[in-house]
Amino acid sequence: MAILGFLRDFPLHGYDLKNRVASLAGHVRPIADGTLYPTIKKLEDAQCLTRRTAPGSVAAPRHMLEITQTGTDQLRRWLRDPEPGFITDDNKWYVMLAFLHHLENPREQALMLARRREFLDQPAQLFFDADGAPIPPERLESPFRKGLMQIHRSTNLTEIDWLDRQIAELNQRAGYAVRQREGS
Amino acid sequence: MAILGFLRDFPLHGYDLKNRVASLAGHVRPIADGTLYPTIKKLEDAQCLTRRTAPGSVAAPRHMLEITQTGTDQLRRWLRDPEPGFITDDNKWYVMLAFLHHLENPREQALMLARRREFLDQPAQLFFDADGAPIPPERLESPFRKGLMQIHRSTNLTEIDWLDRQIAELNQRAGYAVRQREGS
DNA sequence: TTTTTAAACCTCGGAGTCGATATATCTTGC
DNA sequence: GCAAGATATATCGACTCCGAGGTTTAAAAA
Repeated sequence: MAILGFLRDFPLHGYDLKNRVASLAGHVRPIADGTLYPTIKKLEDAQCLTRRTAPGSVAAPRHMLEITQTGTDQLRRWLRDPEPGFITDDNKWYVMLAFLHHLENPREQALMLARRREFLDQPAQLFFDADGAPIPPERLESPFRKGLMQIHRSTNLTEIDWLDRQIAELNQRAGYAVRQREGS
Repeated sequence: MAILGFLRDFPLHGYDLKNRVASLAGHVRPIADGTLYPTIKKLEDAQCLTRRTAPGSVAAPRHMLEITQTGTDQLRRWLRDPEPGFITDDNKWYVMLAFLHHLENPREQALMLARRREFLDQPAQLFFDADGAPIPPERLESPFRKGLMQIHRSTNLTEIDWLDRQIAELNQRAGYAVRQREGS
């Protein structure tokens, strides 16, 4: 998803892609060569991208990768109907956010933000005692667990705040677009 | 690591462990049976835990798992010298935080928090233009990318604030412990 | 009485990822 | 003139993890 998402902006070669994906995913989590190049080949076989050999600007020749219409469709499908992990896993959700603008309908964009918002709304119960009863932060003995829950709560509120503002704006824009089409 | 960490608190059976790990890791990311049970067996083979069959309280018999001294040592080793991902990947870092209190030396605890703090200090450059130059948030066209960077920045500051306070407290406690031992 | 449901455990195959290794190209320093 | 290092691409085996399926046990529902 990140590969196709970046290629939507402009053509890139593998080495460049590697660095961009690394900077984005999980914030500087490197992606291995053994992962990247087979994936590129898979996307090429699926006709999601085309390859054009160009002289390397500094060294060995590059394979400039360009996204196709099939690839764009695939990307949109992934964005429109993501696996559950893309909503609940922070790292994956960040990837969603990074490319959500490629979903051009503001209503579809708002829908995704709403799904994330709904997920964040559930109260976090991270730790349980021997009987299975959830332990509230103030009854935790470990200061690290206490901090973990505090940070979790605080960062959730920050994101919820942004999500609400963004959803409102998107819905307004969607409503405006509808009114435009209806000529009212 | 999460398995041994939870078993440090009190003995548990696999099914219970599954739910606890799921609640913690990535906040309600379920862990598959096909991952859990082979891992338990691996830890048992490595003598990190022992198994004692007990009648199931509700249904089928349970295998109560208890951590051994070897397991405790292993857990401490993982906490003391974690793979890089445990500092840079939010999900994994949360697992670190959840069990860091099992590292009993406050100086070692502070050291880990300091490593995380150092990582968070690096300015996040998530997106780059065609020339490879980083794009600051205000020049991003996508509101989602802009929001991503804002949220990232804000949540980082929240965590840094907590880290600093916690590190100071731990160092004070460590210093106090030293003074106690030196009898001054 | 039988069926269903839930608790609890386990295995296997496939998919995905990584680390090591290899190769080609160009620039820079010695 | 040559070695070193960065750029750039690729493959292979090992490892991890998941999902699908299957088993046993007991309680609850039919």
